Amino acid sequence: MSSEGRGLRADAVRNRRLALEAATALLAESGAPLTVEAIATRAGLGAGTVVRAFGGKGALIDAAVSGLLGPMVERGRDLLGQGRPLDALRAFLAELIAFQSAHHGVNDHLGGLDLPETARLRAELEAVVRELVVRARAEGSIRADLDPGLATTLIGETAFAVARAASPGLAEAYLAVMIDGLRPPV
Amino acid sequence: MSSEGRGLRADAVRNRRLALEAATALLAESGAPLTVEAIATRAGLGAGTVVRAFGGKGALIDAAVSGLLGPMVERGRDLLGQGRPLDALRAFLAELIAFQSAHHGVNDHLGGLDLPETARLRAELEAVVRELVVRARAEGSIRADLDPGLATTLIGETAFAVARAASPGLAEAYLAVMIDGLRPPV
Amino acid sequence: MSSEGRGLRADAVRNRRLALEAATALLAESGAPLTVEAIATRAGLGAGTVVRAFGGKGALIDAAVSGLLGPMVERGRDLLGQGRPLDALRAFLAELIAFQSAHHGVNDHLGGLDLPETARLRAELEAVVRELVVRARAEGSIRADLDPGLATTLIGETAFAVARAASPGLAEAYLAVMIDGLRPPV
Amino acid sequence: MSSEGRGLRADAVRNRRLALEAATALLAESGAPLTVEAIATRAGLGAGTVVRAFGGKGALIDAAVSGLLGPMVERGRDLLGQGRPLDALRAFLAELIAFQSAHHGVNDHLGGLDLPETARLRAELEAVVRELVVRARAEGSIRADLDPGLATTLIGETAFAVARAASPGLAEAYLAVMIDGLRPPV
DNA sequence: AATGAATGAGGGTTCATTCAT
DNA sequence: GATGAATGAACCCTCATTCAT
Repeated sequence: MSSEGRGLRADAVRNRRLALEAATALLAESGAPLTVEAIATRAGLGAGTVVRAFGGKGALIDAAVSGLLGPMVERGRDLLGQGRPLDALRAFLAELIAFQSAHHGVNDHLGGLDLPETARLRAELEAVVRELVVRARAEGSIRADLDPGLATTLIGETAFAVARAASPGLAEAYLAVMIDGLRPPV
Repeated sequence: MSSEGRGLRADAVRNRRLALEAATALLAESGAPLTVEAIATRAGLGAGTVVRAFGGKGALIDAAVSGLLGPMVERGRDLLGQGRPLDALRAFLAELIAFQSAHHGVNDHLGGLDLPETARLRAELEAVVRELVVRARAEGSIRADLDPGLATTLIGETAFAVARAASPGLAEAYLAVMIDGLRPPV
Repeated sequence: MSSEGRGLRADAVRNRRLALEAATALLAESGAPLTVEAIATRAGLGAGTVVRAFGGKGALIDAAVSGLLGPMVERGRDLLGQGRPLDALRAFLAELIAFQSAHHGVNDHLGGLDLPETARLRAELEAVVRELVVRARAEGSIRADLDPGLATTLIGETAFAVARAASPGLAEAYLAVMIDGLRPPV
Repeated sequence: MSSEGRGLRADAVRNRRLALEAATALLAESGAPLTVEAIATRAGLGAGTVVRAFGGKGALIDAAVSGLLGPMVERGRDLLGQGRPLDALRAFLAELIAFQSAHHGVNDHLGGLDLPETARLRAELEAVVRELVVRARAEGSIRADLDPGLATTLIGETAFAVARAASPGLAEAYLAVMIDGLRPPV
């Protein structure tokens, strides 16, 4: 990957990065405006620049959120082949929550925006989780009375909620409870 | 001539109710506009009437969301004294999720709004959950290695996420996994 | 016709009219800006008002230009059945030029605008001219070596150009030359 | 170090030419953007270069349009001394329309631009037409009841309209009708 | 008191011009 | 000197609020 900015001038690449960082930072702040002007100001750029650099506000936000989700998809793919499925799932969720918590709390103002790349990565993330769930279930480490699709949705929704909350110790508590609850009853 | 709230003219009361119902209905529709005009149209009122009835859009939305949370607080208070704490917690979460799912999917467009009453009720809801958690833990039906505050936050964040998702069967899966995960390991 | 404004409040009707008049006036001034703000200022209204009243700048301009063309179409329809075709054509062109000259010089800035009603009326105007041309030709008062379609286009393009120029005496000169030139050579 | 216009470096001359050709080409396309960037892209130059080469977009467009009118003025001057005035006028109009039609349909987006050189050449073109009209009238080949100034304006406005329309056969129809109409009535 | 049209600040976007590379 | 990215003013439009009807 990392093909972005190919052929662009050095300053254009730098400003793309600045705009992305500014957008990512504002995404993390729950009450922040998330307007083009706010992003531009924080990036130290003009308003027109951030629009031109991405072709529109939507594309910029899409890139910012995708930049947060992308590495997680890759990490999930790696974990698919390592260790026992439930352990891999736990490790994956731990990393996902840690990473998301550290980088953003998902700003509220992204209603009505079209984020195709983000949607795609979310779907891929879900696919990874689903695969881990299916394998763990086949192995007998997840209760059989739980539909894999439901379990996937459950994990997806709750993990993101925990990540958004970004409360100290919450991730560990979540993992302990959730992983334990997924196991077959004794 | 009369004090506010009470003593309102009959039509004023009716308009407040119509506006609230319209706002609540729009809150449930994820892609809906949630503008004052949209609320007024659905309520069969004029835009000015809706604003005047509550003093601003923020207050109206606050009232609408509060109207959804309020009964839950009361129900939680009732459950505090009934049955074993973990059973009460499970029942409470089941009702909370069912109620929230049925009434709204939380419209996306409420970023940047100031919702004091909603915040207060959320705090009260959390207090109820905390009390249930503390009692269940004292009784030994929740694992002792879990900080009650963390458990409360965990439940609050995940339960709301599950309610928002409003996926069929998800609530049951959530309750099965979460309640089981909360229990002390065998 | 004249159904516009049905059900609107009196002030809304008045402001629609003010906005239309302002837009029409600016259309007449060749160097004028023709921005929404300019129209609003001339109308003594707010910028948002003129947009809301018509649903967009394009619709406003469309309405303004259509308001100038509409009566001409009606007048042309009336003339279709009166007198000899070439006389009717001359009278029609005279009125069309006089009316257009008096009301506007067609502002330059309407490139890139979508004006469906204007396009429709232009087509109707052309149809009227074509019918007059066909009848006059059948009667032998227009030279037979002239394709009716070409003659229609010729009249349409030149008449509008003459109207735009709005030069004193130009219309009379145009009519004298054009009508005479259309006659069969002796 | 050298006087402007002359003595430009070879590449500067080349870039002026490229920019002019690109602007001329875009002028011909009715729906084209006619932005500095569009011109630069078509010319294979940078946006800054085309601006610098002419000192501004207005000057560039002025030069492009002037480049189309200039040869016509020269051609008109040549025709002034050749043949009978009305024949020369007819030939001149035919060439003018053919040339303008071939080279541009006059892009819509040139509203609000200041084009002094274009205005000067238009005035010169008009002077040529006026001279032809005056001579033809003196000779008796144009009806005496037509004011020469009016006839000039009439010809100028209508000929440009016909050129803009660029419809097949329209020029011939125009010339047949207009020249015939200009002749004294029998 | 309800109405709904007017307001005007603020949003995203475009584009002629400037300027660092 | 050419480049093309940055700039920022100006554009059209939305919408919470106000106010004449």
